[in-house]
Amino acid sequence: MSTDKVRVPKQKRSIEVKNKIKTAALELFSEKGYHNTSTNEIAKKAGVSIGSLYSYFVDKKAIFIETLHEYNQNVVGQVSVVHLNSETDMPDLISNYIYAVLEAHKYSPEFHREILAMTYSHEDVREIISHYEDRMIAQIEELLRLNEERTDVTDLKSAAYIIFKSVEEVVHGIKVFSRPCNENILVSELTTMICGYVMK
Amino acid sequence: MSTDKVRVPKQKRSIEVKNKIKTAALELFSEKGYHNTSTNEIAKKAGVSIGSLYSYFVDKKAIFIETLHEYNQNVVGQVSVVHLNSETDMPDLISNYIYAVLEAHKYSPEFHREILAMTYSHEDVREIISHYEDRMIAQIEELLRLNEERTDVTDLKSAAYIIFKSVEEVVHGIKVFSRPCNENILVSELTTMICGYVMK
DNA sequence: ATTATCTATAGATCTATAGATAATGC
DNA sequence: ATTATCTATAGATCTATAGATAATGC
Repeated sequence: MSTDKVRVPKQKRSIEVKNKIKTAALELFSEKGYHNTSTNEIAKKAGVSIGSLYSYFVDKKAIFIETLHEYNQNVVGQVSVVHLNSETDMPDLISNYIYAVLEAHKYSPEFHREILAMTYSHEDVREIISHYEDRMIAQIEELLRLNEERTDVTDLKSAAYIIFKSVEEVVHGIKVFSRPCNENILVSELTTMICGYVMK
Repeated sequence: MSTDKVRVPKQKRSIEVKNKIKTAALELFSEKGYHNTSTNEIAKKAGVSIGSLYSYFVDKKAIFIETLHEYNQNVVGQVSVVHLNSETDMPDLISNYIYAVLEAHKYSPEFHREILAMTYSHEDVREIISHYEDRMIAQIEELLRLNEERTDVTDLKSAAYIIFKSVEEVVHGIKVFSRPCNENILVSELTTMICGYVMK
């Protein structure tokens, strides 16, 4: 009889199988995109049967979501602002933050591109991403609050939002699409703009 | 015998048919997304047979591309910076620009969302969008050049790029996803940030 | 005669399941 | 006994074409 539910791998062997599926999926989604990758292809690349694949994931979407969560935790989740010493002066804090975001986009710009595509087309993916964004924005807001006496900004929440979005989009332009541009100049101009905005 | 090429509609009747297809496509792509819309569905919604559809468009992608071009020309193409009187002072120019971008996103936020999704997943769409973006960025650069004696910025191209991207992304946050936020505050903060950056 | 439209369907996917077979570990 | 894996395929799409039929306008 076949199982009618998704299984949680218990033995060492099956845990590896599930991981192989996720690795293969990440590579294929990055290379060909979600919609041009079939579940059979993922199974093949992982060296696993299609039956095994469907015993660990309800459907194709679930594979993407799990892969996304892992990617977020390992890569994007590493970017943090608040751990930076608040003694550091603002320009350094800002430029450190921008470099951290740039760094996070180096691991797999291709998968990042696919995440963005999915963010715009699938509501459930959008919700997951929003959640991560909100956390980042809250951290930036916190940073502004810690430096309240050094800043002019009144609406910290809006300011944090604008800073986050500006950095995000400029970095995407540089890393996700490899625009012909001077990365260093863009980063320094972006830093200038944001510093000018937040500092007295 | 069937035609083995795409036809250009010549009679009034057929021109209308082609337009009906594009209208139906825009609505369905907006509502359900490109990948969840079938060509049969588009034909059905347009009140036209699938055979007619394929006599005016090589494939599904071509329908999207044509719809996109028309949308760009009618909506996004209307946003212009340089026609603004260069006597106007910078803050007004900037805030007018932001409001123009906001206005452009009012027509069909849903189709705009789908364009973004396609931009990230389809290279040919990305090229079309890049072209429009480059024109916008060039206009902003031109605006900065006209006000060169009033600005501190040295690398006008990078500055224009950063300004464009910041505005774009903040507006997307407001219009494309309807984030719970105060539009007016965000716009005014964004204006403040950009003005502070470009002005002495 | 030319242009336009329609119906019916071939052919190529692709997802997800059923059910048989094999490995693991107590 | 339980957990894991495999093969084979049903069933549901969906794109795009062939070829027949109908409308248009000179």
